[in-house]
Amino acid sequence: MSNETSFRTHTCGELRMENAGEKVTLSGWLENLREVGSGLAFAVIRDFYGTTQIVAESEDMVKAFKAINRESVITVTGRVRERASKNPDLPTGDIEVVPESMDTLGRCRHNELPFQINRSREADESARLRYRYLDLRNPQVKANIVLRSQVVAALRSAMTEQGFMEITTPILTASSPEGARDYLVPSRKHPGKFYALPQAPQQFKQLLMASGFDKYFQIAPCFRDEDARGDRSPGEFYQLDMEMAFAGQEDVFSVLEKVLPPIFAKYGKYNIASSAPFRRIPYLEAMDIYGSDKPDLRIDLTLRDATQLLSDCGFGPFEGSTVKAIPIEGFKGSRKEIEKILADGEVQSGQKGYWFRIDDKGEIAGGISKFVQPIKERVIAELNLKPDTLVVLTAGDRLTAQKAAGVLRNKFGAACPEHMDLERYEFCWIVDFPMYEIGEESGQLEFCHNPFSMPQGGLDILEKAHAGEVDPLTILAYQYDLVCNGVELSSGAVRNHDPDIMVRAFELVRLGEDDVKSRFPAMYNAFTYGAPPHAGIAPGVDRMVMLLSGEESIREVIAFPMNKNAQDLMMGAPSAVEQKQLDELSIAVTAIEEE
RNA sequence: GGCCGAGUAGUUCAGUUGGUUAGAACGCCAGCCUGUCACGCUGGAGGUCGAGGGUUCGAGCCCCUUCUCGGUCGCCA
Repeated sequence: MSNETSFRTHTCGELRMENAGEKVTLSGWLENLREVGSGLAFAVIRDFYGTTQIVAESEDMVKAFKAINRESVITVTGRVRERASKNPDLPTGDIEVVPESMDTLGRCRHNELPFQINRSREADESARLRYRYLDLRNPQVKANIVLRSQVVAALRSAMTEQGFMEITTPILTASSPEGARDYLVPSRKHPGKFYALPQAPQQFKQLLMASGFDKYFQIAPCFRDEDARGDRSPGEFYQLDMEMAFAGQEDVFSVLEKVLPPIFAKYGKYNIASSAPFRRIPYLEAMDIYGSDKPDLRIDLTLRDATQLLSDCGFGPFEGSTVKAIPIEGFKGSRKEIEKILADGEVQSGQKGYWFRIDDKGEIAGGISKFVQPIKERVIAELNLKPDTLVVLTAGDRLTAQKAAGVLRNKFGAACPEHMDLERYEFCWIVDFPMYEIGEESGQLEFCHNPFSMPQGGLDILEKAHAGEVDPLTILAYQYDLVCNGVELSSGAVRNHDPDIMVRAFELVRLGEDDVKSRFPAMYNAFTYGAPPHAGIAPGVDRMVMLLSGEESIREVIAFPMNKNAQDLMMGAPSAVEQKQLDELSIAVTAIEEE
């Protein structure tokens, strides 16, 4: 057995022709053993940095390698030699190591693994997560975690360069009445009371502003007890959380426009990223033109309003509805392919899509053409349709038609390479979100986003709304989203730092000073002692790495992810605890499901 | 919680109209092979077809229930 200082002289990715003749020691996992004769076998040893071929040339050495299971950790000492047959596909492919000795450092006790390491990405996801430490041995899987580390390091360095200071904020804090479901932690010293894990450091970073810190950031863990999605990890995720004092919307934009494009261009799967300034698209315009508040700008298709044109053309579903049309020039797909995409869209949006086509002679054909035919000239003129164009349509109330069309825009874009410039990162800011909306359940006026955003027009516009001179639904907020390639990376806002404006804003939704005080006591009190105007944003780190790696599932960019049901199959979390622990916490569990 | 899809060997999958002993590839085990590199060749082991119930002479396949996983909608200030 080697002593501690002699585990290796080189890594497994390091040796080249110029090392030929050197005596070296390598340590790593036995990835493969290829026997090509009774006295000749090739072993592949793998560590974090790469793989190197070991050649066993004696019957004893071949036997020694055959005796250990693959994926055992071994150490090999021997001489580097130029290969008789080189492998140009391997960085270490010019050389091999002729072992003089070989020892096992960590024996793999299993000759059958849950899945093959080099094909783990094809394996069942539950098995991958349960044996994540084996899954991560696959260099392709590991690469995403390496990328994540590099991106986080680059973000820290860029933020620091911009004058921001990283400050950590509490993980055990108070439950907040707004937003998502909290993760609660029972207090031992205060029976019946609970800490909550922060959904975001939102209040703390604003309190830092009130404390006189000028530019704050944090790679911040955030906890929300909401159901998962392909692009949303259950339970916990990380944000590049930032806030700046004496700053407004453009100051925040300017920081991220400096920080993000170089990192995306350097670490991304695609090396083209939009440069500053990113496009700013008002929310209402985004919904109108793209049918989404997170438009994928790589797709050049846009929505047209066809309500006037088609709502009374005789086609039932259009009657009395908003009708949105997306013309797609040069679409080559068959009727079957069109209807497949429309069906996919219906699964996602819950709304049917319809279509007709202008053929290359300028005649209307297919789908609902029967209804369009009588007003052909007007349709072609008003939608500005060229020959050889597919038109897909949606209908419903305004928002429904917009959203359904937005889904179809993405699906048809993905299906038409000529309408989607895939290999780039297209950023945009969605700005001017409404401050208020009519809640679907309550039917009453509610905050649209978070209640800490500054209304555009400040106290003045709120007073006018209270006086009935302004419709509250038309009040916009300094509230913005950062979007890249159809992915919402972040929400941010210019904060409302004025307690008076805060109270008036709350009063519009039938709440008052007492509610503000009781819901956000620290922040409200702090602001009464003098707070600077401030603004911030918090781009999601996991989603950023997803975009950069090109992965479809957020679990591919997290070292130890939970499954869709918020379980860590490897650690067995969540788990039952001992009665003694519950007693200490004054918790009575009334129903425990059997394991 | 709703909807959609999946569940068959260690892994990834195939399995016809319901019909003999449920197959393939990879992996594993054994043997052969002196330049392999997804090595090759020969042979072998390996299955409660997610679980429970039903229909049938007969169920991997049809029906019902249920569990698990994934996608999606709700949800995510």
